[in-house]
Amino acid sequence: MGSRLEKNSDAVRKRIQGHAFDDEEGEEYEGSTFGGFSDYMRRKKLKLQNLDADLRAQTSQNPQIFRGIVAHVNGYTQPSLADLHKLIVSHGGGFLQYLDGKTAVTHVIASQLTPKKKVEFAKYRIVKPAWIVDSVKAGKLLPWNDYRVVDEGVKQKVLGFENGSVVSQASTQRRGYRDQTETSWYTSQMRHENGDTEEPPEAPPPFAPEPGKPREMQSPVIPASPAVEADDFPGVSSIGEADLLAAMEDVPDADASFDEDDDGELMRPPPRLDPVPARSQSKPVLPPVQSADVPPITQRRPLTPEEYNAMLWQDAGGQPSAQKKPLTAEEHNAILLQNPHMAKSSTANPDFINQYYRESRLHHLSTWKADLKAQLQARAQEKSSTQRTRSKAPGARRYVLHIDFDSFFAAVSLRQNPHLVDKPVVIAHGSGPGSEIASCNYPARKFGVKNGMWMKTALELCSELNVLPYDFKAYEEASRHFYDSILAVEGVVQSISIDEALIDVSEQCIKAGGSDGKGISEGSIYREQEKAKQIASSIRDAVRDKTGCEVSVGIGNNILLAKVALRKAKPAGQHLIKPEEVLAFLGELEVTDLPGVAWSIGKKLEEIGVKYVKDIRELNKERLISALGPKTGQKLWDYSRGIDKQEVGEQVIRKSVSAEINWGIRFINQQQAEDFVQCLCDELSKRLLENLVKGKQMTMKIMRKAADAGMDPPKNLGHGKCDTFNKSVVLGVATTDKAVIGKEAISILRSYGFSPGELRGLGVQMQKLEPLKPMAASTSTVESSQRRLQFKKPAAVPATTPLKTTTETEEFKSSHKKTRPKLADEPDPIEEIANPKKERTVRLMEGPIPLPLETSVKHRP
DNA sequence: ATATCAGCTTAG
DNA sequence: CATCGCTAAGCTGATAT
Ligand SMILES: Nc1ccn([C@H]2C[C@H](O)[C@@H](COP(=O)(O)OP(=O)(O)OP(=O)(O)O)O2)c(=O)n1
Repeated sequence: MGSRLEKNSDAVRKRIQGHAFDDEEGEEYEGSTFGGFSDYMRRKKLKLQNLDADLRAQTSQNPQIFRGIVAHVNGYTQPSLADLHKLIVSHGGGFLQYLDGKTAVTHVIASQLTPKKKVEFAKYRIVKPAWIVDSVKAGKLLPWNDYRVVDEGVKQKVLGFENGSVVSQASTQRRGYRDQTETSWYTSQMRHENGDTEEPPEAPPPFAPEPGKPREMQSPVIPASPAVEADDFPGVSSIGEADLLAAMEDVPDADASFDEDDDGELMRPPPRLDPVPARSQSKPVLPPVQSADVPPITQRRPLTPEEYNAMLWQDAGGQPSAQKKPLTAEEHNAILLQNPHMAKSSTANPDFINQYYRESRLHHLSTWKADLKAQLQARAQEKSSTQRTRSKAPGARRYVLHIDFDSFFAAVSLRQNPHLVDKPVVIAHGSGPGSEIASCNYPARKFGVKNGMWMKTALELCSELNVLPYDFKAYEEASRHFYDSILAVEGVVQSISIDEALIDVSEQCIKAGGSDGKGISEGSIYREQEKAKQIASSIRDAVRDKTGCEVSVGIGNNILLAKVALRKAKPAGQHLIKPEEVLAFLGELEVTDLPGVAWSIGKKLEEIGVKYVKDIRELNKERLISALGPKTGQKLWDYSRGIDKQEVGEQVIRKSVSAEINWGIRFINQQQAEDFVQCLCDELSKRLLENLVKGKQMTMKIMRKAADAGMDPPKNLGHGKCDTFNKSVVLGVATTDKAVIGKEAISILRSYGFSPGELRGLGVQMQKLEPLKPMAASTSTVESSQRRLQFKKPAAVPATTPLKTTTETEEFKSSHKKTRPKLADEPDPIEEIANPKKERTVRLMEGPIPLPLETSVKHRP
């Protein structure tokens, strides 16, 4: 497991140390919070690497078993610090003389640690010197787990240094709060994270640890899946009075006055230390039935909304008080959801999933992308099977166009609001501080507003921002015209997203150049470039005509160059990078301008002195690889030189299907959480069927509120700072069965034993996909009319098969669920699935022979 | 060496 | 008035075989 938003941990740590941090929890995924991680750290690391460089160079014949490891030695050791240092560096490792509490060090080496040191080093892997010695002897890196000094602490789990037993984790945590006395939260938290707490005697692990072996290396004990029956899942119900009262049973006489404000969160007792007895949801063992968790419902008069609000207010604004009982996470949620508006936008609403997916821009983006990809790939398949295989001259010049709408959502919405075109405009759901800006126009960008930014930040940059709502249908329509225009051009097309595509027009261009596309004839190259520009220009005109929106086009000799050229082309322009300009153009870009490089890789590069693309060229490949890994290192080495071998339109088969929701997750009991997981599994099952695949492996994804995060994150109903837990299980046989998937998913969820009120995000994913098997005959042919994103058939490619007519004027289906695209060259029946009920279109995974399929879309009540 | 798993990062 | 923080893929590192 790891900590999502781990960058925020840094922020929190700094705040603890008294540094000023003005950003509320650093919740925004990208942005200013991440800039100044540590000059200090960077310098130190660089210094270390320089000092050790010589030794490393002299001993490069040694097996580099410690590559990637940065060690620090604490206290007296045998062998000595100097010897360990030499051993480590001469075998490829890094060494840090001083520890500053940051993350560069991967391992601390110590023979033993004082309790104080254990606290200080809680977040490191602490290993005995023998690990180094034995590993060198063995000539390979031995598992550090076998040389732990601190035996399996919670904190080490929190940092994700293991993949061990979830049961032990839950147990240890229970130990944490059961052990809680009246001491301050901070003290207990340190102890909690110290990792030297013992196993709770009252909750022994359900297995006997192997002697001498760290427990985390053993198999996790997960309750057998059959423990959950399909019948166990009644539909999600909205919170009833009974639920609320049950969840609130302990509340009324408690003043519930802990400070859970975000600013005061450090003073807040973490919920997991909460002494309220009714917490059997936290038990890792089944069955966590609601009735066992909560006291019987009393006759108490229901609280008025005012009273609830008052309680909530106190909850958020009161002072910490050790004598007062804090609200449990479930109680907090129960109060929160008493507000009907909140309830409607959260898991308390039975229609939440549908409603959420209807409104989520990111869901739409992902769905659109998958649809487009499938359609274009099917189209390519069809083309290649009906046409002579295009003989691509290897080594010939390529001309790639990267075409993209300018501020897509904003541009489309602005057509209805022409009076705002010169004013700063953003697309968002609302004007609240946590509302995310999907797209902003160029006037808004002048203020520094960016896509993905939160409203709060944007308003600070530009107070007179105009907020327009989404219009997903209009985006689909504009996109259809966009793809119609592009597909009318002769070339290989690849979809990047709803508003963005690549087209390889090498063939046309080289033909226009009048050479074989290899020789360096200036005249030919000039004509090729002119041809590319002319194609770009005509595409821009066509899209503008049809949509009233501007697209820009980047042109280059490969995908990378087309992409970076696009940035220069915007807005409303086009730009071609000539071969002789490539190195200069790329060199002046910052590394984060390269595709695939954002804050994380950017930071790693900054640490080794790289800010601009040209700086990458100063490093040898080895250095890049050691800093970034083999693939990434190689890729950046290539990119910095303008090399990108990837072809437009490479066929990629889908490897996973998933459904997740990480917003609006607020449960007040375990049953609700499990019902919701089942709903997600229903959704997943439906998506599997639509894609004509079944899956053999299921992964459950869980986000749980981080211990140091407040109950109410800055973003309304957002997930806030969370820890993430993903666990997969391989099924005996590939399936699409929602009951099977649900059973496994719920089993995993239960095995973690999380308090349902602290869950903030849930998702299910299927992998190891297999195509649903074709079987007997069936009728196909209805589905293409249901496609939402549909463009014209390729005019240049006469279909050899009786395909349904698909026109670009197709009506959108506004039905509850999107339907699937398909392009088939032959109807082919497929295996039937459980509970057929409703017609649905589907797409085949590999050899695309998509067909309509009877599937169930029944939803839980 | 290779496979598997979990976690993280990236893009739109 | 809040708010709709998805999803697929690629990569890394740890560990198992
Ligand atoms: N964090 C983001 C990024 C993008 N989008 C949506 C809205 C955008 O309009 C659309 C296309 O994304 P682009 O990256 O192409 O951005 P724009 O088209 O808005 O602007 P640009 O002119 O930079 O392409 O995807 C989003 O919802 N959230």
